[in-house]
Amino acid sequence: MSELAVFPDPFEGTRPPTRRRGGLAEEVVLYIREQILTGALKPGTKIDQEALAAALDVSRSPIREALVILGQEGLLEIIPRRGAVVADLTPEDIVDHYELFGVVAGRAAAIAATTLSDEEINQLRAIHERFDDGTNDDLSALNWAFHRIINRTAPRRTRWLLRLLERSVPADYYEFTDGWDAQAVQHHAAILEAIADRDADEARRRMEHHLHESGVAAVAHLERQGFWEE
Amino acid sequence: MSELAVFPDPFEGTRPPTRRRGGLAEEVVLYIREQILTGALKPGTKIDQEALAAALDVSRSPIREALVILGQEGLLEIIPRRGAVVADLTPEDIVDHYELFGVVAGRAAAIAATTLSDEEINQLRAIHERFDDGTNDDLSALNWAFHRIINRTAPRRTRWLLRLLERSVPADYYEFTDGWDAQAVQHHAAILEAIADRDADEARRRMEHHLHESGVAAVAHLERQGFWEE
DNA sequence: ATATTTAATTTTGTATACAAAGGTCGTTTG
DNA sequence: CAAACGACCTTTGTATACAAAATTAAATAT
Repeated sequence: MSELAVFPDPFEGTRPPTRRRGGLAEEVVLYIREQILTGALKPGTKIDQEALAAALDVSRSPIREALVILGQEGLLEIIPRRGAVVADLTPEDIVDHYELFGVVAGRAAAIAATTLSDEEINQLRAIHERFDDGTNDDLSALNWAFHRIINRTAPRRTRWLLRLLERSVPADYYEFTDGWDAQAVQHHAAILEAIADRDADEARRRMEHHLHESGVAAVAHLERQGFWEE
Repeated sequence: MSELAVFPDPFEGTRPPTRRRGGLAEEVVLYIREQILTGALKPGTKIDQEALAAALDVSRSPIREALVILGQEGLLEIIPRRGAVVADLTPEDIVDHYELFGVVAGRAAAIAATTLSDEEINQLRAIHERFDDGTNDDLSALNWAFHRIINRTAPRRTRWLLRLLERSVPADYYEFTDGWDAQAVQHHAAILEAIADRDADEARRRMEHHLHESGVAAVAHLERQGFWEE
């Protein structure tokens, strides 16, 4: 059971998780969620359990568990005794979702401003600089690492809600396209500054602003992709 | 299929919903949630699907769907291939949860301050006055109606999140005991004033404060009930 | 006696089977 | 011809059956 020794990791435990095998239901969730968030499944479409089970070559048991999960996330509307329907997802919904993310992430940022150690703030700065200096790595991973450091000192339930909100929205599909990364760098700089200044209110405001703009960018991206066409 | 005619309703469509029949899974959810929130099921307790199914006289199918839902709510920890365990629920978790509710309800209050019609603000005031004047009705229903008017103008996803946060926390179990209602009246008055003044920021702050205090009250109540005993 | 493997048992995850509610379409009736 | 009724078909919800992983217990070795 020995593992290959590995060199020190510059991310120091703040890397996006490699997905842990759950079960078939989890795979079904990922599949349907992707279908919805890419626009392949349009709002109002009814989900036929049997057909989906046949298509994915599983039984209805994991299908049903997946539908329940997606119903809780608000991506499907579950109507008892008459099935699951893809929920509406208008530009307003997207912006609303990102702004909700904003108020929760803003809370986390406010907490971070008062609780992060100087050491952790330095980590944050280091990641931000790698993000900034153009010459770089996987922007998406660096972005993730930045927010991770801020969010991980938040109390448990806040972290839970952040994870929930993170899942049920387009993210990887639009991030860091069309110069959005340039905007994000500026936002991150402003957030970092407020946290380093220990200014909780300002950190919160700037994080809310960051996520509001993210929402606007996401909508713009989806519109360009023809998400709301025909 | 005729319904009995009924007199005009003073609540004008702002009454707590009478629960609509879903299915067995929903009943199981309600049962387990109550067990957890009343302290009958202690954190760390493993849920035996077969035993629970036998106890409630249903099969494992609705049980499993219920566990998935409660897992999404964060009340259970679902560990793949080894079952569901009652999640920790410390005083910090409760306060955290209420404060999360606060930032979301605060957002709703800020929106309400700019979007409610004068007519709706009058409704709000009317409900508040009935809440205030001691001589009254069902405090819990009036409280619900008050928040309902504020929340219903919020965008769809915000309303979704409010409903989610509302469910997974002790509420009926502690509300309006020990003079909490006196505090709540004052908070409501302050919130109403800010909304009537169209002061979004102040409405938000006061709503956040209201829910923070609610959390503190909930913890105090649970402590008196011996929720964290032995 | 303690630790480690291995066999037995329990428990989860998935598939299938059955019952009942919902939907459809043709027929009937006003 | 439109509305209403009813038989048929489809789809959901629940129960049961089966397979595989995990836990427990037993047995062997150190």
